[in-house]
Amino acid sequence: MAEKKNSAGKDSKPPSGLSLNTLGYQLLGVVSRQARSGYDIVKQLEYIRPVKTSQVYPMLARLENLGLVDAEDIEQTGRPNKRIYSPTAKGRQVLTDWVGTEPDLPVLRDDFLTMVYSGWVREPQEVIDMFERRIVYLRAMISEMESRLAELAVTARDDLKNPKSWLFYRHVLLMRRLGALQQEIIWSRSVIGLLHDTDSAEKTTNEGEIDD
Amino acid sequence: MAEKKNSAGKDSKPPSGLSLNTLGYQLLGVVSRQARSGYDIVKQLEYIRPVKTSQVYPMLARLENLGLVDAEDIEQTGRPNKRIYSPTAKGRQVLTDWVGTEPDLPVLRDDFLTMVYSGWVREPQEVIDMFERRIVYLRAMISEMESRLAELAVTARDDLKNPKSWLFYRHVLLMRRLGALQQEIIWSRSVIGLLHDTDSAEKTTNEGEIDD
DNA sequence: GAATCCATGTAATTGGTTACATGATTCA
DNA sequence: TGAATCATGTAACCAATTACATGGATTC
Repeated sequence: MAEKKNSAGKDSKPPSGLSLNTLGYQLLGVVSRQARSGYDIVKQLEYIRPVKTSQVYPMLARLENLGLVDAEDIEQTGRPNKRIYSPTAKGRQVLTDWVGTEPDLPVLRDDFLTMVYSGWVREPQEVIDMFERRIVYLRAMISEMESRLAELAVTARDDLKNPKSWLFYRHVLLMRRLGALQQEIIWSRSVIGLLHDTDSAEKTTNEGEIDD
Repeated sequence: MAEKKNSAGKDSKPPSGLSLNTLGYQLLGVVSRQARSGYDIVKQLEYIRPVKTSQVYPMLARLENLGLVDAEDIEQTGRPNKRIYSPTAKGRQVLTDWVGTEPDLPVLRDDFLTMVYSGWVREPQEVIDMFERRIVYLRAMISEMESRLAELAVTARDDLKNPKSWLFYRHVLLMRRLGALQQEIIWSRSVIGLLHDTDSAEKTTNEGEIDD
């Protein structure tokens, strides 16, 4: 049947037998930045890779079994005990080996775009409304990114110029998301423009001339 | 436990009992543009929403069961017979009702960004190399988008200004992907710039002065 | 003569979401 | 008084990928 393979046709399988999925490497990345509990990891990933506890806890257990992370049990009174995970030397090595390998093709799942795909079934004015609402959402995301960037700038001023600090990459990734959001607003406005043009053009035609 | 709900907190469930997933609406959208076989649908979606035959055929069967699409069997000699799907009136209505509803939050899965997240475990120069390779990939995608846009411009010149034509939205979506790719190249270059700056700054410090 | 195209499907597995279970503490 | 926070997990389900099965026609 020969369905197309991902990752640009190269076989870029890791040479060692152990092969984590992306979530595994992501979790390894989070606890390598800073030791955290499963609960904290979920909160931490909320913006960059939303993930459910029901997926995180089993994966942390698997990483522990593979000897890639260690867990320290913390007894607490008044609230549940917790397990703080940190990477082992092996875990740090596995992560380092993975970073820089050929990544799979990125996948974007966006219902809004799927709706735009079928936008022609709706009236142009209704699609304009869709895009207007989208811009409201995008603007909200932008101001969120901006406040997170502003916060970074005061709490980590010096680290932002040091690419051996993970804060450097936090900054870099926030910049990327901001840029993507701004780009999407520009695009949305251009689509609204196109829809207005053709809309009024049609109206003028229908009012001023007789065609058909 | 109260995990956060998607789609901005509104309950935007369709009023009718029938509720398709995104793939269902996507397939409905494809066959509404033009009647197609499952095989053709998979080819068609290759760029905008990569999908496997093993997922498409069962979903088409489900849509047929729900009375949202009709299938016409075409006998062929020398190659397998095929089933051409087209939307029913009900299917067209369901699609129209869906377009414009509040979409779920978009999700981007990109291993490259997950690697960048942990870029600090590598040497800055190695990360620069990662980004250089990324730019090569992005440029290839850009020229693909550009040639598809150029093709559209000649084959569908008039439809591109008519928002009641699905070709209008094909054009609009291609523009979006092009913009996103260009934006990502700009970002990549800026990151490379930051990495070079701090790289040489460190080197100068180590060569010219004695610290530590 | 090997790979790709056409064409439709099923089975097994992995990835991810929803729902459930528990329970003290803190905030509106 | 009701909701949210902290905290860890399991069970059931839905979504998606990988692998399997079949086979003539066409292209390299």
